[in-house]
Amino acid sequence: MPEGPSLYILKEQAIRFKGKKILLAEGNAAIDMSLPVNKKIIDIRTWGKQLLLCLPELTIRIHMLMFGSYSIDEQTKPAKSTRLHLKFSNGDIYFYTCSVKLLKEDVNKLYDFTADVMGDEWNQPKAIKKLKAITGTNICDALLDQQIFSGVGNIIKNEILYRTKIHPYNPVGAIPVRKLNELAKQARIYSFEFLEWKKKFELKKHWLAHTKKTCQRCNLPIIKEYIGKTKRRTFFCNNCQVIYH
DNA sequence: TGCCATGTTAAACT
DNA sequence: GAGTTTAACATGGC
Repeated sequence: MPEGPSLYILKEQAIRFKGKKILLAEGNAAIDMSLPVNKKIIDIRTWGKQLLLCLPELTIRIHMLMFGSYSIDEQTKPAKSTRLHLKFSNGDIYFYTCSVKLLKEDVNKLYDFTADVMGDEWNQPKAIKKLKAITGTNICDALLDQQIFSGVGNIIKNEILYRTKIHPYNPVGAIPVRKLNELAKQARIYSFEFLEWKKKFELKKHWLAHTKKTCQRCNLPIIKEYIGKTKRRTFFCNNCQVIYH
């Protein structure tokens, strides 16, 4: 469930608990379950792939990692064990196989919200500035850097590189600034498209590079390689995507 | 059926 | 101590 848009959907579904008091907290998460009880959710935010349930002077941070899931208002008790269950007067939310942490620091200090590609405070020039500081980093690693493009995951990485015709082999410094701007712009645009497709359960239908075998543009094969420091699955067209020198 | 993947952290190494 | 590599986590889809 993990890239930014999936968390955006979760936030939309959970927003009904904003302003509500936590009546019960239970589950196998390694946190002090007594701390959130009887506290009110004053805000529900996301920072990239993380959900932030803000209480007064305490934030519950949920990270779905690779296999996390959740449900709201579960009718029948699920077989899987509950990592965290929060009960409110107007319903329940359950989280499974995710990372749960309690943050005591101010989330505005912990997270740079201008890096969240789907956030209201997203600041593209700032992202470009950060890229210019890591010219030697491979672009496919840079896109996955949550401090620069919070919320971008491996699918979005592959799709926006294909869309902007930038070859994943490029180090950041080789790419013209005009193209970096185009890429950063697409990070946000594609994320919101991803969001709409995901809601309609037709996300995969729109993939042009990720898991694909053939390039829609030139009919040549799409290459699959494990690239960069992160060695993540990378799909690209050797013909359409440009290596800059 | 077994492999692999939308991700990150922390331990274990050089 | 730094930087880098590996293991761990754990579910569902193909």
